[in-house]
Amino acid sequence: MLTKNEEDYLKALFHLTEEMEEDRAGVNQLAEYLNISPASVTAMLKKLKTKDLVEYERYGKLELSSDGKAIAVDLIRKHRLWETFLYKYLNFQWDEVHEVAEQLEHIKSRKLIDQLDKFLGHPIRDPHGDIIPGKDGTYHVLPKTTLSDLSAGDKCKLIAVRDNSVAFLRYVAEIGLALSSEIDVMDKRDFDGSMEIGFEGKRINISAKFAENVFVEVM
Amino acid sequence: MLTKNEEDYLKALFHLTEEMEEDRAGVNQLAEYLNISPASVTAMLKKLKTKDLVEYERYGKLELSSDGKAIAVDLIRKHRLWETFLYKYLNFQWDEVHEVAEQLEHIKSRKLIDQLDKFLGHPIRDPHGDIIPGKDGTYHVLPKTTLSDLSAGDKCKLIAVRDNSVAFLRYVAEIGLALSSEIDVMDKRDFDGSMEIGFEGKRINISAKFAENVFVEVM
DNA sequence: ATACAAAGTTAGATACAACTAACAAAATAT
DNA sequence: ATATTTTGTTAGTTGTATCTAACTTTGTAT
Repeated sequence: MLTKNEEDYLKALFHLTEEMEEDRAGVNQLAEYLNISPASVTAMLKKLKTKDLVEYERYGKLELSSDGKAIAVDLIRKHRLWETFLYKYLNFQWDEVHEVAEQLEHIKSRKLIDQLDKFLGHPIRDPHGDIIPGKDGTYHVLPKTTLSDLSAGDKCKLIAVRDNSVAFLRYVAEIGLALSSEIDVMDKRDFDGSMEIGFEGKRINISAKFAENVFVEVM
Repeated sequence: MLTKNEEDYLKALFHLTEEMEEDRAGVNQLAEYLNISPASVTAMLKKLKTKDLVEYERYGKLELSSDGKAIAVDLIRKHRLWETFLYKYLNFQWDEVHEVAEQLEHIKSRKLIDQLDKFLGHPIRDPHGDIIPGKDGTYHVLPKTTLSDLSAGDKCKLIAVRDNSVAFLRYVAEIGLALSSEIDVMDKRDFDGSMEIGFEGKRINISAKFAENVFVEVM
């Protein structure tokens, strides 16, 4: 049975190898992502290798084994199911679910998560719009279109957010945006990528960085 | 913020000092209860003392401080609320809830437990019949009558069980007993304390040890 | 009242997961 | 193709939680 720690490494590595556009999975990236020194990462990688959870050679590439990948996907499944529970049944806000789900995802009980899934009615997406992996390990990445890919005149619908930090999510909610919001791109400035968007009669300005963290479906 | 470990020590100490009939709270008892060496217990007690969670002097008495007590009661509250959730909403059996609740009780989120309590409708008792401590730290011990206190001819109702181990709970369920079962004491043998009891038309023999682990309300 | 047993403590070792500092390998740039 | 920068590793230390073995204190029994 894996420790919370080992699980966190696998999840981080999955995030860096499978979920990011370009493959930014090196010892340093992992270290930065986990807020840990590169030396500690090297030590843990050796340990995970003996358990056949990562593929790793000294100074070499860094990847999850298929076992490691399966565990990471399962953690993401648990995380997103718990987020859904907190949001739908325990009155948690969008920006509050992540932190608690980080703890709940490490609870060890097959029955618990199967029954939770059933209780929730086998949901497809979590409160941030991300797809919940299936019991069989099926993992779907979201379509990669972000608001920043669009141009003036385009129309779209908010389907998920990339960044799950409290700061970002609170800002999104404060502006008045939520899952399924319909957005018109009114203007886009080439020099800094900032945009003016309209929704529900409002018109606001957003930075390029903000636009890059909002996943949309073009309409 | 306390670690899972520190919390487990506080809960164990609470169990040994507050919940047991006679005060069996020494370093050795704690060690046995937690399945660790007395030496490790001594080390942890020193640490807990610096945090003002226990009252403890070298070779001296062993007690929780009021802070320590409050934390222990809060853990019991969390434990029993989670047990109730698992039992009522996630189709867990009587004997399955304890193990998972042992993990869930360590999740850190005030809001989580308050909302869970609300979701469950502020339950009074958990699936084993134990009283769930209040948000304000109110802790009620169960009335101490056990089946073994009764004599032939007495009638009673099962209100809780003392032992929460899988082995015991499964045995209770197998026999056909459950919370609120009405029991007639048919016979009691003085030489070994074993009893013959009747309920729902059945008649079975139970050992003194079994009888000591069943809390009842005389009717 | 002393000796013995029980209970509790200390000292020293191990495992884990982190750190810093120094070093080595690989990648890049001139 | 060599120097420089970036990336990754090793060695040695720290803190936590555990252990065993040896020792000390307290309690009990004769």
